[in-house]
Amino acid sequence: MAQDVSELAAVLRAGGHRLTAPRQAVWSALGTSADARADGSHDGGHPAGHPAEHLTVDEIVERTHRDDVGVDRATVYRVLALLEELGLVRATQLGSGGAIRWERAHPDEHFHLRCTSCGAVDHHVGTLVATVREHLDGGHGFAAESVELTVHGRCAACRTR
Amino acid sequence: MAQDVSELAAVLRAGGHRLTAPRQAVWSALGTSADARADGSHDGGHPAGHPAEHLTVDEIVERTHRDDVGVDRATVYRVLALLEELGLVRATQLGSGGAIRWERAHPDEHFHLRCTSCGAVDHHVGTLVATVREHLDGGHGFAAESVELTVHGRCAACRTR
DNA sequence: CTAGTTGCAAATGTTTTGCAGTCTC
DNA sequence: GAGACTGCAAAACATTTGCAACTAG
Repeated sequence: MAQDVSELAAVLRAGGHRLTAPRQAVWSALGTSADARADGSHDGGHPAGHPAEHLTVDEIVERTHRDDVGVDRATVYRVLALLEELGLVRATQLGSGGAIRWERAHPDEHFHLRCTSCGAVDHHVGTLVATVREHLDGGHGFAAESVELTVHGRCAACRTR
Repeated sequence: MAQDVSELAAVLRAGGHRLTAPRQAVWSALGTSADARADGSHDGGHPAGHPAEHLTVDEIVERTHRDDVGVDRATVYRVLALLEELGLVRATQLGSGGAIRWERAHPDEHFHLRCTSCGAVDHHVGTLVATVREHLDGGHGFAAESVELTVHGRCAACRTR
């Protein structure tokens, strides 16, 4: 995880920003998100109720309070806005209600599979995003920076029920 | 537009719900969304500041007040929740702040191109969504119902500036 | 030291809920 | 006529902002 912090530090300084404790704490809270699966897998995913890697601001605040003195909610919002601008985190609205959820923006882009039945959200890293980019490069005058792809449907576990 | 209402009526009754004036009004407010472009086009899009087809709840309320007596905000929320459940509308969070935006769920799926510079959102109907579906049919145990794809980047107009 | 950051608290804005009256079927 | 819907008003949440104190560089 030491490498994580240095990545954060580097990007921050490159943009003329400071590396502070709250920023590290928020970054760290989002840090456990390494359970993305390769594109070919098809196991059922976590037993629906586990870690879950899309945190609300509230959850981030809570996590920072476990390890340290804690970071204020307002600061978390400010930090997230900054990190999003720097491309380090990404906001997703999974489902139409409630709060926005945040995750680290992996350099290797991924997409989400959201089960409309049990609500579980699975990460997948794959060629799809690359395909989308290629597709856009031809014809359109649009320069794609990031691609956000969410597929709604029923997961393997729910289908057999 | 008469056909529109009958589609609404049919789906509502099929689900055991009633066809009411407020529901028609909300549906109608979202109805102008027919400016999706074919996948091969690459014009600059509307001059950034026009109709815009992703309405917030506030905008929907306002529109209903223009034609009729108007629908209450709370009712709009309830109607949208119902229509989403029935698959008639779709919620999108374009950009990480502010209110959720709504649009009719076209049977022929489309995706969004959002310019990070001027904020304009373009609709595109194309093969991308179909491609995604095909991709998922192999291997994964996931049954895709709907695909939500948003591409962030710079539009043609902003690139030349 | 100094400007960028933070925490606290208050202001905004958005979405949800309780209930009595209304209207569809 | 009965139960599903609506409007109104009041919560309940989520997010943003002002400002004085703090701190990384």
